Amino acid sequence: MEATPGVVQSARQRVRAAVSADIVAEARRQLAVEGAAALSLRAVARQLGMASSAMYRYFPSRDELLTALIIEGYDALADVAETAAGTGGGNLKRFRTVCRAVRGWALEHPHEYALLYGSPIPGYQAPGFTIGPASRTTLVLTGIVLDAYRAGEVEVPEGPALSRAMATEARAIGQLAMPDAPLPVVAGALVVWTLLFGQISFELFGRFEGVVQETEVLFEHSVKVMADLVGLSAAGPA
Amino acid sequence: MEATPGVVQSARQRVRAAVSADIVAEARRQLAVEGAAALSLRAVARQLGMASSAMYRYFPSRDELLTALIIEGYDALADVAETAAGTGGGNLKRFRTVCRAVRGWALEHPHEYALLYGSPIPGYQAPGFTIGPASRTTLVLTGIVLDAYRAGEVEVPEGPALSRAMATEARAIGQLAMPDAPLPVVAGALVVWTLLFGQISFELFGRFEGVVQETEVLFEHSVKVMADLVGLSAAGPA
DNA sequence: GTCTATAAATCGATAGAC
DNA sequence: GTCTATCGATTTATAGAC
Repeated sequence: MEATPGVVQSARQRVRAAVSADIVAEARRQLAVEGAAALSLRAVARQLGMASSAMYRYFPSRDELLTALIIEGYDALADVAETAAGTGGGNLKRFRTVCRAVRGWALEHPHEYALLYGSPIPGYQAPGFTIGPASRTTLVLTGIVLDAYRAGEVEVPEGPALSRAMATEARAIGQLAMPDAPLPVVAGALVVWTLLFGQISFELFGRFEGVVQETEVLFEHSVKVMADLVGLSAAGPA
Repeated sequence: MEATPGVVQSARQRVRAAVSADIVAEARRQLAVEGAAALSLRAVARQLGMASSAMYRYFPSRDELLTALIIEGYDALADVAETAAGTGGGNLKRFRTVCRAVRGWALEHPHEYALLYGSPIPGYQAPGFTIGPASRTTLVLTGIVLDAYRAGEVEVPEGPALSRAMATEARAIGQLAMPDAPLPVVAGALVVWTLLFGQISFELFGRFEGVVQETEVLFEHSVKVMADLVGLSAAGPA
């Protein structure tokens, strides 16, 4: 009774994949309205006209659905970042474009951003295989810095000296993300990484309210600081 | 039947204040275990041996309890920061001490930190009077920078030039928090502010997992970068 | 101001018919 | 693989006795 594997069998599988995609899409819609903590399997099922119990054929628990949403979110953000990195211009311009694109995506998808970069959801522990998709966006940024370094466009930043421990840390990370980049550049990239998302999180989570009027102005300034921190500002075409 | 106002009347009020404090304390305990989104009036009442309905005499809704927790959290963090700022040493040392103290408090109270600096709670809007307590910690940091500037210990940072819009922004913020400090110093303080909490949030929310091994090492490095960004590193006693 | 009782919902997850 | 039905639990909030 078993059909030949691969092509023929996949008819049923395609339907299954389609329903599964519908579930994730509806869950994402609800996430955008209600926020991550309020996501419930039943509400998704209700909206889709399914019985709540039918969901469990696709996602064995609410946490698996959350995981799917998280991975989808990471991938969506990474796609945006990669597209932005693919646009023309020098490396400094590409760097800025990616930063702006990441912020833009976050502003358009605040709840999804919060799911990825906000407080952990109580009782939920992201499985290890989310680290891969999560790294993609970061690797876009480090990739640009690495490109610039190899093109001789990076002046090793004049920031604080690296402690021995920090040098060890930077060496390990550099080998993964930025092989053969100088350690101060790697350290700078780490700081830039946290600054970029710190800036976006502050804006999205309302920490600038009553303090900073024009958040975009501050963001643009911060991007300049970021470029400085990795030594990317001085050289190369603007 | 009305007693004289003030002293006598306050006997009943004292009891009320004590119960109210008990409620907040128990809520804070549950917050530390379960997280903010899971906080419920009933659970607090259960643990306190009260009927859930009795809570509404003290807090008209769950949101008011949340507000009380948020203000308490801001105040606790600000107390820690102010104490750290009061310790001896030069301004650079005080700056570093405050940064470490803020991180230390966050690591000890991760859920409270998430309540203050993490994703917004769906359906909850913090009332405007939380901005005051929220500002205290920030003002500790800007106060140190201002002290250092007035003592001639600040070299105006050599970072990127301020755009006209950014200068306007910095001028407005400077008048509130750092009167008579140069605009690049104000801009640097803004970036430092987001970098500090971005760093702490990344650590607490698990974004460094699988990437940075020794988060404290990176934090110490970032603190150096922060001092640089406000021009605080070059002068003054270490 | 505290209690019991209750209303009116929500949820995740499972059992079992079809 | 979808359904009905259900278990067992949760929640916010209110009504009304004392």
